[in-house]
Amino acid sequence: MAASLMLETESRGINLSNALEDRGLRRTGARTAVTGRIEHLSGAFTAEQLCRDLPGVGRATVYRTIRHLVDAGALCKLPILDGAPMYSIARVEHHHHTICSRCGAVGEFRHSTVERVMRSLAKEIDGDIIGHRMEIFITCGSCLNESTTGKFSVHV
Amino acid sequence: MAASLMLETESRGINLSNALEDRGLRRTGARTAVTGRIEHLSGAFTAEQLCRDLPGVGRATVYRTIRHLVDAGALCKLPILDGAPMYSIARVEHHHHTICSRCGAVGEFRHSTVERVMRSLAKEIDGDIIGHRMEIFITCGSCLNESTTGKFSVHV
DNA sequence: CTCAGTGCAAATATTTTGCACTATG
DNA sequence: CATAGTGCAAAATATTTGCACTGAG
Repeated sequence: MAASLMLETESRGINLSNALEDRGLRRTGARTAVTGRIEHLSGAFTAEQLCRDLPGVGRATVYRTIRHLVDAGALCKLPILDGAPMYSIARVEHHHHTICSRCGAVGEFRHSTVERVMRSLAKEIDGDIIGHRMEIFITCGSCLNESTTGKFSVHV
Repeated sequence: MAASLMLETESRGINLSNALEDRGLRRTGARTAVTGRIEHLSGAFTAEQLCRDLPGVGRATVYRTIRHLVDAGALCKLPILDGAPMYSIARVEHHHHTICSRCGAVGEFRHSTVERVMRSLAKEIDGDIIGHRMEIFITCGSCLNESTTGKFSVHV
């Protein structure tokens, strides 16, 4: 099976500009603005959020740059059930996400058991496993002390 | 933790009309057309597909009915990374999905180990786990015998 | 200088909403 | 017959594309 596809090493640390250059893309002002902004953000973000933060960069360029970064494996695209997907920097090689349903904070985790589950499922499934995705919806520590209503619907 | 929320029993088998009635919604012609069509379909579908199949039912009604069914827990909403989400009937209580990246076929599976992983993760995570989602991307048995290009991008 | 990259606006895609009309209970 | 539900069209939201212009190499 092709599961090893998911384990390419991304060793150089977090440098989104390099990720683009590695793909043969030019280092332009607009791209530097986008990658710089993403690296400056603490957590996950939406494309629209980035457009708002960077009024000097055209919306199309923001979307195009995000797509390049996702293709390069430098960003993860997280499907949010309602509304626009969120993106987060892929800090570790293969991982899963925690999403706080109140504040939207995204975390990453790895868990070897998840990979073991995959291997045992391979036997039961008719076909080849080519990848998997897992998200854990949480109420994060800081939100537990507040009483806001949910930001995202958590449908599992 | 509130994980038990995910385990409500849906015992009466697959009857989408009943699921709506249970929520105090009227049994109307449009709703019967939508639920009938969904039950008639073999697998997962998109809202737009349903609109196409049911030209006699207004687009808004299709979307509204789908939303009711999702709220009732009778349908699962599967976020597809590119494009519209897909829906599939929730046949078993708590489960996960396999999605064929070529033909889009959606399957369901349960795996007790997944639940065990959740319990062990609960200790590591700062906050309360309120749900989780897991999708396995596969090339299904029938697609293995063909040589089409992928229908969905598989980003993990 | 050349062509990859950009910004803008228009196009596309998806879903929701306002509102007058219809039909269920 | 009251009002939940419907259909339509317009609005809202999210993203992509065409195209003339700009700038990186």
